[in-house]
Formats: sequence, C-alpha cells, structure tokens
Amino acid sequence: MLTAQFIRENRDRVARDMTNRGADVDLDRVISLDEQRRAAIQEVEALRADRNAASKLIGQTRDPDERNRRIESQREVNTLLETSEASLKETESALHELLLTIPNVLDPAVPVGKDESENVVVETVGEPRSFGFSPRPHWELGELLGGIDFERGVKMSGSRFFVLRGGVARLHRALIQWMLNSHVAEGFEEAYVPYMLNEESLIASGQLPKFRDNLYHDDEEDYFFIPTAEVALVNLYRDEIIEPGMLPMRLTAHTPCFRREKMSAGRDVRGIKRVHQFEKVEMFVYCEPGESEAELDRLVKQARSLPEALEIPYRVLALCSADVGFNATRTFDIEMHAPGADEWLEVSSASNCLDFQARRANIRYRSEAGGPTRFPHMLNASGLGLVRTLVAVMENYQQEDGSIEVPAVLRPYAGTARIEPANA
RNA sequence: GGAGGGGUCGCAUAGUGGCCUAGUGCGCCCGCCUGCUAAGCGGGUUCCGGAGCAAUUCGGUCGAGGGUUCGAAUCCCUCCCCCUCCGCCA
Repeated sequence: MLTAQFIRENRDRVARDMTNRGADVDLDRVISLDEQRRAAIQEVEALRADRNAASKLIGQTRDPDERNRRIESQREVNTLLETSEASLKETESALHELLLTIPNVLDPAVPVGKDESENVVVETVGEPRSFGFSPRPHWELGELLGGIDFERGVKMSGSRFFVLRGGVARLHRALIQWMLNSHVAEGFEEAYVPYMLNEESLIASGQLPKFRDNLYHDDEEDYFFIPTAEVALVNLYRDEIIEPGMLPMRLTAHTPCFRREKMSAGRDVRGIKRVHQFEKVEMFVYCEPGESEAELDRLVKQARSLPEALEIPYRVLALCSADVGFNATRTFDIEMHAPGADEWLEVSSASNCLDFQARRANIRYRSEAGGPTRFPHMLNASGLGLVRTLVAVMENYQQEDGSIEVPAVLRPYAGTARIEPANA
C-alpha cells in the first residue's frame, strides 16, 4: 500500500495517477486522518509516559498514605488515557482501512488511457498462420477430438467448468511441465504452495478488501482459494526480514487458479477461455528497489520465450493507465494469436508492484548484516496461463482432419507427436 | 475430534506482579591485538512508531486480541500455532 506519509509528500502525483486509473480516492481524507492520528499519538504517548513514571514512583513509595494518594491520582489520569487511546485506535483503523483501498502509483512510462482499448501494442512477432482450409475454433476441435467435454463439466459443477480428456489432457499437462522446466533452466526456483490461504494473506497480496467478490471462500475454515499463485508467493515471506544475499529471488510455481468471475453472463461464453478453475505457471521475483525495472524486462523476456519456442505468433502490450491492476505500477501483457476464432488471447501479464505488496505483507530485507531494513520490490508474471495457451496451441497446430500436431518442444512431455480424433 | 504440554530478542535459554531499562550463552556487527586464520580482549546487536536539523528523547512490542491492576513476560478470558498420546483418514 501507499503510506499516508507518501501521499502527503506526493499529493499531486498520487492524485494524477488515481485520475488516470479512473479510481475515485479521497486523498484529503487520508491527509486529515493522518494529521489526526499523529496528534492523537502525541497525546496518548505523553499520558503513557506519565503513567509509567507514576507507577514506578508508587512501587518505590513505602509510606502507605502517600502511596494511596498517588494511586488515587493516577486513577484519574488513567480515565483520560483510556479516552485518548480509544480515539487514537479509531483514527488509526479508519486510516488503515482507507489506505488498503488505494491502488499503487503508476510508472511515468505507462500510457494514459481510459480503458483496455487504449493499451499499446509494443511489438508483434510472427504472422498469423494461414491454412489451406478454414481453421476451426478450439471448441469445435475439442468436440471433434473428444478432448474437451463441456456438458459433463457443467453437469458435475456448473457453468464455466469443463473436462479435458485423452490427448488434449496430455497436451495440457505437457505444457505445464515444459513451462516449469523452462523457468527452472533460467534460474527460477520451483515452489509448491497451498491453494487455500487465510484472510491476512489475501489482504497482504492486495486481493482484499476490495476484490472479495472474485474469490471463492470456505466459510467453515475461513480459507480463501487462490485466484493466482502470486497470492501465495507474496506471502512466503510475510512478516519476515529477508537475510542479506538472498535477493534477487526468482520463483516459479504451478497452481490451479480459482476465480468467481461473476461478471456479465454472455461474455466469452464460447469455449474455455474464461472459466472458474484453470492452471497457471507463475513467475515471481523479490528484489532490491534498484533492480525491479530490469527484473520486469527479464520477466517479459522469459514469458515471451514460450510462444517463441512454441512458434506461435504473439504480441506484447503495454497496459494503459486504466487497465494496470490495483497492485501494479506497470504491466505488460502477452497475447497469442488463435487463428480458429481469429483473436488474440491474453496468456501472460507481467507486473512490477514496487514495494506496494511488501508494505502490506510487512516484508523487509537487509542488504548487509546489521544494516537497516528496507522494503523489497516484488514482481509477478504468468508464464503462462493455461487453457488459453492450450487453445492457442490447438488452433495453431490443427490439421485439416481436426487432428493436432504436437509442437516439437512438447513432444517429450506429451509422449506423442499427434493428437488424433477419438474413437471417431 | 478428545486428553495433556508448550509458544520470551536470529538460535538456545533465564525470568510466577514493581530490583525487567527482559539477563546469559551462541551467532552477527564494529574496533583492538596477533605473519594469515582461529583464539583472545573491548564495545554493540529485537522490531515498529511519534517528536526533533541533529545529538537525542518518548511510546509500543515476550504467539494474537481482550480483561484485572497505580503497575503485567508474569494473573484471568478468547483465539491461533507447535509438540506428545488417542481417534479418524488420502
């Protein structure tokens, strides 16, 4: 989160960024609450200092009358203290709750725009494939191959659930394995993390309090299902001080992601591009503040190496001010081309969050033993999001008969070079 | 889920209402000494916040939150986590 102090000292910049994001934030209220808070702290602490001194004196007083007199007068002061403490607490929590709802500042390089249509394509690599026939969308391919079963997914769960079978399921799993190995080969440490986290963790990562509606929650145990591995990776070092020599720390994890997406029924309904449960391989970085810009470049480079290796056309977008997420200061998306439906599918989003999450999660680091503690910068990037990557592979590698050629890099994982229509 | 035991500074421990301004050892940091290293010697070392240009000073912090008290690491209540045994279980 942004601190009250930062907002006080950078009012104009913060106000401009909030406007460009389209976020309605009451900065005046932050500043006045912060003033109130600091005044209240001074009052409370002066009274507490009195009390401490008086108690000490009472402990040393031998004469019983004198002692009782002092206890009596301290009682009076204590009622004052109680009132002041209560009002300090109220002010502090009001300020804290407000600060938790304020998004990160924007990197000056972020293009200003009012919605996703103003995202900027910074690079397009490769030409959309041309076929000697009319390429099918993935839902047709899935049906033809017996590889994507929508009806049974809906039967056992509900709308926006699906089942993968046979070669398509293997291709899906192969992508995960291959992507994890690619990241590990580039120095990322693989991690396996819980899929259900407590409320504090979701606050630390920025999901709560604002985005409660997008999360699945177990009421009985008070666990939240992760909407992305990022949430778990942010919390790895929550309330810890990272020791010298550990940064930059680059991690990768494969997890399912659970999202309520109770948005507009009717949008992206066709196929499996927008579902409640999907797999994702995530990359995550903890680093020193001076390194985060370079780390963002590195993440984007690592993410785009995957469509490169798959030989699928893709493009890189710089998200505009209105589309950069709550936690991020700057974000690049990667979209792969899907020729069946002729559309660009978002398969990765790489963001620099600066120290925004580190402050929420109370994560600090030391660059040298005995040195001061500082907040590290944290970055995340999908590498890549499944289902959509699978869709892109299927649509790009489809053959006229509906079978799918397995991309060369995936063959060792999929154990086959071609996925044929089932039973036919 | 049941019964017991426990959570103190990076680690290990001491601490049963005021002498705790939380002691000691290890580790770590700075310095001294010594061809180098180790050892030795001296000093420092929880974390967070407020005020101040600063030296500094004040407050909070003994798993978390409440309570009792002039005063709580210490007493009481609730919750969380860990350990042992039992039950259940992929």
